[in-house]
Amino acid sequence: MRKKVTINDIAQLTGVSKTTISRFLNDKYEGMSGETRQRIDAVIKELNYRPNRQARALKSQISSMIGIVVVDISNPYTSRMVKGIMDRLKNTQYHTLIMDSDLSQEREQKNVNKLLDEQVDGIVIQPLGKSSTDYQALGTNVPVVQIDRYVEPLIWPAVVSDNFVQSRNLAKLFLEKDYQRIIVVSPPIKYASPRINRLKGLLNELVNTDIEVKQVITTEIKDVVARNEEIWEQLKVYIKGDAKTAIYAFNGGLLYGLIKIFKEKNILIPEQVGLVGYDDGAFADLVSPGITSIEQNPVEIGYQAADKLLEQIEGKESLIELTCVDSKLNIRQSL
Amino acid sequence: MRKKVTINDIAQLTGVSKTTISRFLNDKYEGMSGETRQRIDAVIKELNYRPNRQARALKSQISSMIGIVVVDISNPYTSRMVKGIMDRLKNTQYHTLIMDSDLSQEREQKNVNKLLDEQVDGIVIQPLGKSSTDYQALGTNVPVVQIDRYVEPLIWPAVVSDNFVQSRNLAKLFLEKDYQRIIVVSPPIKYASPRINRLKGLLNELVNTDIEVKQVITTEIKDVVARNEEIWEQLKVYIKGDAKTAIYAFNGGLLYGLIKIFKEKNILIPEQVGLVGYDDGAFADLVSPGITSIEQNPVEIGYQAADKLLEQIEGKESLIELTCVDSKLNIRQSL
DNA sequence: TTGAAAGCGCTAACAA
DNA sequence: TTGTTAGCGCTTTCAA
Repeated sequence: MRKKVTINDIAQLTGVSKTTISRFLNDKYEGMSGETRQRIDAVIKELNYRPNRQARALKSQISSMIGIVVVDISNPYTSRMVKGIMDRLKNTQYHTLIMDSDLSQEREQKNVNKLLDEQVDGIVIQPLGKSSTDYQALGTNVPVVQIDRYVEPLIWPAVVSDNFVQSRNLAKLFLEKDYQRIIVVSPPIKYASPRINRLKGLLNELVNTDIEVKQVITTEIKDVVARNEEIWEQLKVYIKGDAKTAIYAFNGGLLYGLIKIFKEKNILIPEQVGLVGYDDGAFADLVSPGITSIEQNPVEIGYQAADKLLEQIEGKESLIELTCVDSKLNIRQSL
Repeated sequence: MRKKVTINDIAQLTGVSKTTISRFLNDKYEGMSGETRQRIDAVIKELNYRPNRQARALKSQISSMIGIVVVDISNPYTSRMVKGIMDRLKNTQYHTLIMDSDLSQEREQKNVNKLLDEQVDGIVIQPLGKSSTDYQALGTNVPVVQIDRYVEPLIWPAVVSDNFVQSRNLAKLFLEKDYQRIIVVSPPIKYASPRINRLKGLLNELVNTDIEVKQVITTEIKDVVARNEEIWEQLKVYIKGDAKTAIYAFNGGLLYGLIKIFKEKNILIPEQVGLVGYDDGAFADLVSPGITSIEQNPVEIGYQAADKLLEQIEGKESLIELTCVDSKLNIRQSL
């Protein structure tokens, strides 16, 4: 591991001061002789010199790093949001420092602090907390954008899916098809804004009807396809044919888990039970019958979040608002 | 955005020198009076001081950052490898700077250079290149581990799936079931080590038989489910019933794309054609019939890569070798 | 057209 | 038990 070339080496070899080299590096050519410029250029290429970003960052107070805090990077929905962010950042000076909270609020706190320690220029976060007051460290010290989830009171912009609207659309379908009982299958709803809004959208449409809405609450799932047993135990009491029933899975892992369960138990969809849900993996049309599902647009969420963050970093006034990105309701044969 | 607290502020307020503060920060308490220690502790907590990592890194020449370069972060297989790495790193001092090459070798080069500019302490790379000579910048300047793919000559350790072995197992299945023609569906094989080894494993077993092996080469796919048209055009000539034929998809996106095609075209599996492949999403048993598939263990690849990288960083002698992580052949009903 | 010098926030050798 | 000082690699003000 040979010694790293520094700005001093270049200065010495070219016979100019490091100030001049620095100017060169920062494209400040006004009043620099063409000859000097060429000589510097030659030596830099010769030695394959690349400026040390840490030193630059320390002095300039610009790290060129953006922190991303996600709940679980192995979730395909999440990794596509991240892709969107990175895609938008690829032609800027910014890199992404990605932290995975692995569904733990404690880790999330640590992650936020670590990012601040690294002097990131901005943070994109998919928050696990219950309230924005849980994020004292963030405060208004650094530009922040929330994705997928948001915490209130809303002190940073948020880019999320149109959960309320699509859930209402789904409710209309339930009505059309004369379902009498809807079973929502979801991890704990209380503190996760998308789930809250999905439930609200559903209930908003079904209030004043005699459709029964039940909840089956699972643990937070980490698997791409949720494990069976836990869910089935709670669910089976509702699959009895006494009322026309549809299951509504609040995320892809659960939806796929349910498909698997029903396949194993030989329960026919939609004859014995209807099945719909969020389709994080875009696989809902591979099975037979195709599953009516809501497909979000995580890449677009990433795009918009990155744009908003860059605006903030560049000091533009940007509104602290909730931006909803359209999802798509794919009607198939499972209702 | 109030001014950041620095080590100097803490020194002033406690009335000791910043050396002492530095010692405190680095847990060097030998010969520090309990009183001083407590006072420092109090002031740090009071001001909520957190050391600037950039400054620390600059001085200590340890960035505590590990770079990860992946081909496409939105691929579920990839994001699970990343998860494995992060999981292993979570109780260390290291953070992950993740770069997405988006299937472009040009971007990959830039990514590597950017990581070096950031003075990362090590790099995990899923290489896109054709040869390790394509990575001059890396050389032996920094600890490197390859994942999923590897480039030769092997100058850095690599952790990959047991592609050859599982492909051979699949070939044995083809033999057992008397298939006469195998169609490999894959993006370009020539420079991607996993694909090369899968093909080799297959051919190794089928040599000296009269089984015909054909290739349908697609463009590199970026979608979780590959698009239909392109593949079908090439494929349809082989689905004619003149020879018992099986399709072997070399990655999950293609496998899912094929399932979709056959569903749309009403082609029966396994009656009209057999279908097997790599299952990056773990969805192959959701469809009917269940698809015989190879499921890799990307998280484990991540674990082992992280371990090997940490070893190198800590200066332990580690062998430059190829490590194969077991995948699982799930035999279902599609052959 | 170029350079000297100070300093970003921290660490560590050496001194006291 | 603690402090002085130099310096990591760069940027930038001010001067020449």
